[in-house]
Amino acid sequence: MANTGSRPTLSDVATRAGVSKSLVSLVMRDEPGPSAETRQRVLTAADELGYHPDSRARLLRSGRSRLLGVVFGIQHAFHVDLVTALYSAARDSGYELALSAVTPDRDEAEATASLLADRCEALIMCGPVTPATGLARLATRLPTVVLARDARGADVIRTADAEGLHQAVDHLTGLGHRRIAHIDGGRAPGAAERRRGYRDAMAAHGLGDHVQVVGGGLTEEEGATAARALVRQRTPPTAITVFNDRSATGVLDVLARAGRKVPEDISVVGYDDSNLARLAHVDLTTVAQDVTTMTKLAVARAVDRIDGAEVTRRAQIVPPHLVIRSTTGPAPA
Amino acid sequence: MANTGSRPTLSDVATRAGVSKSLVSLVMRDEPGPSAETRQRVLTAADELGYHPDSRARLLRSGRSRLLGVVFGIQHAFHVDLVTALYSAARDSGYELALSAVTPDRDEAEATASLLADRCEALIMCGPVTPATGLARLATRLPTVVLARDARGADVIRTADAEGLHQAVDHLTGLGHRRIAHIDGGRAPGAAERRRGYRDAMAAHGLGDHVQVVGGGLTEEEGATAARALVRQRTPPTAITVFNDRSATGVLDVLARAGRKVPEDISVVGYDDSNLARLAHVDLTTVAQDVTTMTKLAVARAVDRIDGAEVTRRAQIVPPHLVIRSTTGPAPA
DNA sequence: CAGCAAACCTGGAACGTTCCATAAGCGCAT
DNA sequence: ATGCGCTTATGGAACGTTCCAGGTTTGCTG
Repeated sequence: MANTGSRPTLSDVATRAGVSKSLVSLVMRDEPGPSAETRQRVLTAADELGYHPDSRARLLRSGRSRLLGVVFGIQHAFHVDLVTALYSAARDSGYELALSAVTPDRDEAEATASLLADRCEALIMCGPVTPATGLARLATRLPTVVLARDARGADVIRTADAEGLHQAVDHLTGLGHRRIAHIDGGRAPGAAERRRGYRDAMAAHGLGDHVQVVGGGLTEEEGATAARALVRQRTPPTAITVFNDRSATGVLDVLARAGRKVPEDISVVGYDDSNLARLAHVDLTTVAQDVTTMTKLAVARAVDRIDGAEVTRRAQIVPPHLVIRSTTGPAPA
Repeated sequence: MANTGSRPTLSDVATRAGVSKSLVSLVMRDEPGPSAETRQRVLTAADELGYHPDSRARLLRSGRSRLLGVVFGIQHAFHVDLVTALYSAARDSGYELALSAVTPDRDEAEATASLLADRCEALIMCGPVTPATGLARLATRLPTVVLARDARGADVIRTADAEGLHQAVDHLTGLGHRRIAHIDGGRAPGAAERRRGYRDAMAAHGLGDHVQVVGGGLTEEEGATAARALVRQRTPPTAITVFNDRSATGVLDVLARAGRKVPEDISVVGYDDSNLARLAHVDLTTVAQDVTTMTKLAVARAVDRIDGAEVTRRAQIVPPHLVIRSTTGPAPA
């Protein structure tokens, strides 16, 4: 039973403390049973041996891992914010996170597969690109929560994106803007609803005639391209709402190079309130998604599913709020 | 033996295919032995049951996980680049990555501890803040590679930081600059050597009298504070080298607000060539660390240690190279 | 046709935990 | 004394794999 060479096990601690494996196990897990005195003896024995429980064996036996798998785009500023908040939310619920990143040469399928093998108890997908049917299939294998995007037939936690654009447009009209354009996110998650929100808000302000949607995307480059098109127009807009912060920085760059002062000549509103927007150098007015609430809900939903709880509303929609920084100002006269 | 309810196991597949557990195990691992026909039969049985091997049980038995633990700062643009490259490097060596992020409310110790429990075979620490002694202690438990920083007594893969600042200063003097200041990284990993590189390079160019080091840090805010101090000087520098890209964006912001044109009035050089520097809106001249090489070396070293190979030089130092973008230009007349 | 290797397959013992049923010790009321 | 209940401790069976030491076939050689 004595272990030569490699790491110490429960039995090593047990023999050293002169008790049984089971007793050590109880102490390690802080379960009631062992007396204070024995507990102490076991603890010091474990310490002297440098014992650390083997989580794999532990979970193999217990059938539980208390592990939530998270798929996220590591290059994606907003996902980084989500993961940061997920760590706190998970901790509060007594779970750990297993991260699996999507990178330029590691796609979502690969990231997901590696988590499946790890026996996570549930999956949280940050703004996945996998189609809804694929996500639904996944959900049959494992509780799956889709975060920050919509997907029929899945558990969804997302922002009321249309509402976000309403707030942006309200803010801009309040500043006197009328020619407000929208650079959209193409087929990216959330793009359709943000576009719709923009249109509705414009209509609500009686600015239906000024609606202008320009094809964009989620990268700086795509934002920049769209911005160049807008700048070249005969009567360019005095304000632009952009699909996300990243794309918005591309827009800001084009405006600066074209000699348009922000916000004096033109106002810009981003989306996400990612780290990017908060950079002093960018200081972007943006629609903030409520990351704290969203991640709490996501973890709660995952845990509910794990526990087999009843789930009534599959989609939970969190209101956004506008964060006003320095890229929006009164419409030029 | 038949499994009710939860996920199928080896034995389930075995009974369905009418063979033994062991045989199925061989097929699953693609080991030689089973005939082509049986192999096929097992494979379809597994497929029909939706069988997926349990990696925990697998590694509990085999003692190996083929898992490299990675500790990194998720908010840290440069670490994100490292992780992205690490995924490729690990894949090439037949290993998987287990990520553990450091966030504002999850410190390095916590991130490290969670990996230890996971029985990774080695640890890769991206620019850790843990003191060298702590890292050395860690290394006694588990092969540990320190990436992108120096640490006595540990396996280290890092950039020749002094050399990087030499290149930056060479570039600037070549453009006619003489009053070149350095905003440093305080006690951050690498800061001391970059500072030294700057001093040496200035001296080598006979500019010892113009040496000016301003206390900074690794965030935008710290860069901004330092820049404000520089701008207020009677004869401000015509060029600034900054500890990292993130801090440099803070510097750029202050300069812009102070009405100093970059690079016409003043040049700025960052460090890391992180995503940040490449943003169209920033387009920062910067010292690029060779992420691909560094991560390859880090994985190779980790694998060597795991295999118990002889290690001769514990520190491996990778040369950086300057990436010239739009924040540097000729010294003003 | 015995003998033997090669090719294919199997049973059961690990791996380090947790879980369960049960035992030992002790105080106290009957 | 006996029985009861409480607290504390124990042994051994899982969990789903891999590994090892065989066991059957089969076909070929001498």
